[in-house]
Amino acid sequence: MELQIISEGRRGAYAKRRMAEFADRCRQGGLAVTPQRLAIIEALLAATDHPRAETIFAAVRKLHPHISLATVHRTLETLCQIGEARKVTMLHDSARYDGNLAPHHHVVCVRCRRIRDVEISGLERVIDSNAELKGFRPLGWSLEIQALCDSCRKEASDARRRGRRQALK
Amino acid sequence: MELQIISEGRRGAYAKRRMAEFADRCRQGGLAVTPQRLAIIEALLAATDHPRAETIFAAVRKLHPHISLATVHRTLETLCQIGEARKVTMLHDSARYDGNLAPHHHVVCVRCRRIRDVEISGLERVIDSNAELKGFRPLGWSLEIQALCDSCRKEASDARRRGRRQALK
DNA sequence: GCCTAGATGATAATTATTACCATCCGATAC
DNA sequence: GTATCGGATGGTAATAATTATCATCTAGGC
Ligand SMILES: [Mn+2]
Ligand SMILES: [Mn+2]
Ligand SMILES: [Zn+2]
Ligand SMILES: [Zn+2]
Repeated sequence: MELQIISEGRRGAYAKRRMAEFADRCRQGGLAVTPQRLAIIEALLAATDHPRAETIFAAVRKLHPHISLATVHRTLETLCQIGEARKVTMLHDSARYDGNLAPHHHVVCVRCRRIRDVEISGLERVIDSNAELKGFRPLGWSLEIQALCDSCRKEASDARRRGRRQALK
Repeated sequence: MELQIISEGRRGAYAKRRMAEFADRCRQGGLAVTPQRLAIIEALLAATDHPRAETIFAAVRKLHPHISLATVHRTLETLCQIGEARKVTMLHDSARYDGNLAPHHHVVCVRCRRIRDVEISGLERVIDSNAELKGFRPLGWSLEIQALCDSCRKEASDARRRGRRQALK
């Protein structure tokens, strides 16, 4: 198994393609195509550093000095919902502590943030501290598996059912 | 490669062993052994749910009604520093967005939070959506590699050098 | 062009975390 | 055991990130 940092080289072409599709994707998702949304997705696609909302805000502001920080927060969230962006981790709202020092991994429910330990036999070997990661010296690693826990899955499907009934009325 | 949720079964024995070593570990790290620290590490070792500071606070409060939430925050941070606890992810201070929808992984500098994309050929196969994860339905996954970036490594070693010189004066 | 649901900007509110500082107490030396 | 002192704690203020609220605006359908 080989491991390497993805170069920023071909990112321009990718961004261009994504921008071309973006307006349609919005309409498919039932969203209006606003100048703010265009500016925000453009800034996000131009960035390779996994920016925070504040960073996107600063970038977008140069062309749209009237944009509000709240709009940037809202829009980034919306983009994640329609699958045009993602978060690096969904565990960003509060620090979660772990007393288990043994190397292991985690499943995280995307809805209720429940976390359970996961063991993956063999994954320890995938990386070692000598791994080739230009510019970084690895110290540790852990896989985050995004998932839906059973109780959230149940709640979600119940809600969908209620929604449909509501819609039919 | 096999993948499964770690059972909570043997956690009791582990916790007991860690508690036995804890006082010595504190002294080794130059920390006083206070009732608050004992209560907090005990609560953390008893938990299997990767609690937030607030949750530990609630648990500890039952026996130490006078403990302060600030102490819990501080102590959990301290425990991480001496290696008696860890965070599930260190990217919890603000949401980091990613416009790259292709499945990939991340190196994160533990000091400056710089994030770069990483490709690991072959890791896609490790998990698939049918993976056996009792109670969870997997949706996606991504490896977080904790690391120290070159510029932080330089700064850190410079600081260490300055510190030593200072100490010699 | 007109209408309306949804989007935005400005700002207040909320939540998590850290800073501050007076007081306290665990560890060390006597 | 007692004195001493630097680090630890509690209470609270301050900060930072995010979300809520609401009046106003506008994209998209007619
Ligand atoms: Mn864990
Ligand atoms: Mn990425
Ligand atoms: Zn859940
Ligand atoms: Zn760094």
